[in-house]
Amino acid sequence: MSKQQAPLPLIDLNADVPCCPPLAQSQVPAETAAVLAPAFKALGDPVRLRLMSMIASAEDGEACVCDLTPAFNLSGPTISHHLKTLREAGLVDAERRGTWVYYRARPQILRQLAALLSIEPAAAATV
Amino acid sequence: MSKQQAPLPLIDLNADVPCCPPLAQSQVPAETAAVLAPAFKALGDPVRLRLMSMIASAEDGEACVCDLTPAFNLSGPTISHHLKTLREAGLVDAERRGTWVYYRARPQILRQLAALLSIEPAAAATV
DNA sequence: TGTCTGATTCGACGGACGTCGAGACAGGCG
DNA sequence: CGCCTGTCTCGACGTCCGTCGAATCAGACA
Repeated sequence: MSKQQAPLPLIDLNADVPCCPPLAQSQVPAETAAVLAPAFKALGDPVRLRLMSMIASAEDGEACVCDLTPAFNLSGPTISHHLKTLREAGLVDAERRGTWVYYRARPQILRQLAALLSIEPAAAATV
Repeated sequence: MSKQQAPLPLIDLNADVPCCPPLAQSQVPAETAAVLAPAFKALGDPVRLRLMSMIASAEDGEACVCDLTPAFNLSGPTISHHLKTLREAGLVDAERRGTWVYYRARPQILRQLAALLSIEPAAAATV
């Protein structure tokens, strides 16, 4: 049941997901886990984590594939595949402008993931 | 190079990892990505995400395997396997007391992951 | 229209992952 | 000591993932 055989063509994290109470505060419901786990999974690869960072920290908030690809010792199709994974996880958006394709981070889901992992200092003090 | 063929028996996230500047603020270095990606990967499974939440939100800060297992329609060995994955990712600690084994969350790495995903409100306003 | 460049899709291969049953290990209790 | 319960390890199986080369699609430009 842990294998995501669900199609989930495009996750709409902004729609119906409650998601927000921190993971350490209340138990994450199975449905929420099923929706958010793919996002963490998408970040669970070093290449995608760097791609996500390069996109999110880009100057104008967007990065061209032509700038992302040469940063790795990987083929173009492989980078394209990782970008598709990030896109299907709802972490980035793609837009074609003329010859080039630009990727842009979606801050909302990033905030949701960060909120899920957040720990109030009081809980940490108990250690 | 994205395939984690590294053994990484036990990640020591608290030791030499800089890790802290948000992902959207400066590019995550390859070395940092290689160390942190497995932690996200460990959270990238619905079962492990729920296990992590059940452990982190437990009453006394710890949860017994005997309480975790019946919450899923999965065999004992499978739950044990997922707990081992969380342990090797540095997300939880295990301790045997008598007959039962108790798992405890490690707040430090959770804070590091949350910090990496954090977005200052200013950046979000640019959308 | 033809051609060139940038990006994606397709098909394939090897390795990793999630799951299980069977067996082994650890500790408590008659 | 022997048995029982709880947990982990070990193989095994089917599926998914990361990677590549080849082919395809999308625009720009002459």
